Amino acid sequence: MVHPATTDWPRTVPEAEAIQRRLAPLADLTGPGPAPAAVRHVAGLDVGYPTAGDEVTGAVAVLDADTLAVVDRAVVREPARFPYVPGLFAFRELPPLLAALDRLTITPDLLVCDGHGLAHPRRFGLACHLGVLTDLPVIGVAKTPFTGRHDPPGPERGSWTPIVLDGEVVGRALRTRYGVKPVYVSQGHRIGLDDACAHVLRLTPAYRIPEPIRQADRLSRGR
DNA sequence: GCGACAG
DNA sequence: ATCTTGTCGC
Repeated sequence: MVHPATTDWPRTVPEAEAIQRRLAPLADLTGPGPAPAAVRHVAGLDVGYPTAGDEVTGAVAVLDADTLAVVDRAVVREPARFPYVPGLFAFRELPPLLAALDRLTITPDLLVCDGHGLAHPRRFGLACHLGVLTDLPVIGVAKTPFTGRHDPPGPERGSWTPIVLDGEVVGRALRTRYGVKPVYVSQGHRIGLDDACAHVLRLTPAYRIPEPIRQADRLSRGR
């Protein structure tokens, strides 16, 4: 079943960009964000690309915020509904992700998705779009920079530098492990940058990538 | 015009 | 994203 929010999906670049410009003002980029103690379940979201044909696999893993144990999961594989166009990422990955979210037993208190949020040419990346459609707190965590400029952060875990776009801070390059390439964090919806980074660090005890996203990535590959 | 471009 | 072996380093 197709998610209600994606029944009227754009088919062209101009249509998709218009939707981003229209929805961008609806993203809450400051929070206050959920109180740390109120976050019991954190969901990681990722999309995989199975095999031949233009298919996408949306995966969501829900983790206990304290133990980081997986307590719920959902995977949806379906035909892609939009081509890959940098900047219009959400129109390709949102449909399978929303479908997977619908199949969850638990409603997460916080979403962490693979991709940028505010750090986007029109300041409305996947994390923002996901937040506006679900009205859940969302943090965007990308593995490579996309737009804006930044200096490399210090080598220590927890050190960071701002990502600046047109004179505005739109995210941070955040070191999650000593000496390892940083991840790129930006606001999605209903949370500020400070809180977003604090959550990301707390959710990344062992590897470079936050545990919720790692688990979702595994799921999207059928593991 | 040419290159770069989240996953 | 995905196609893919070994190899350097802690």
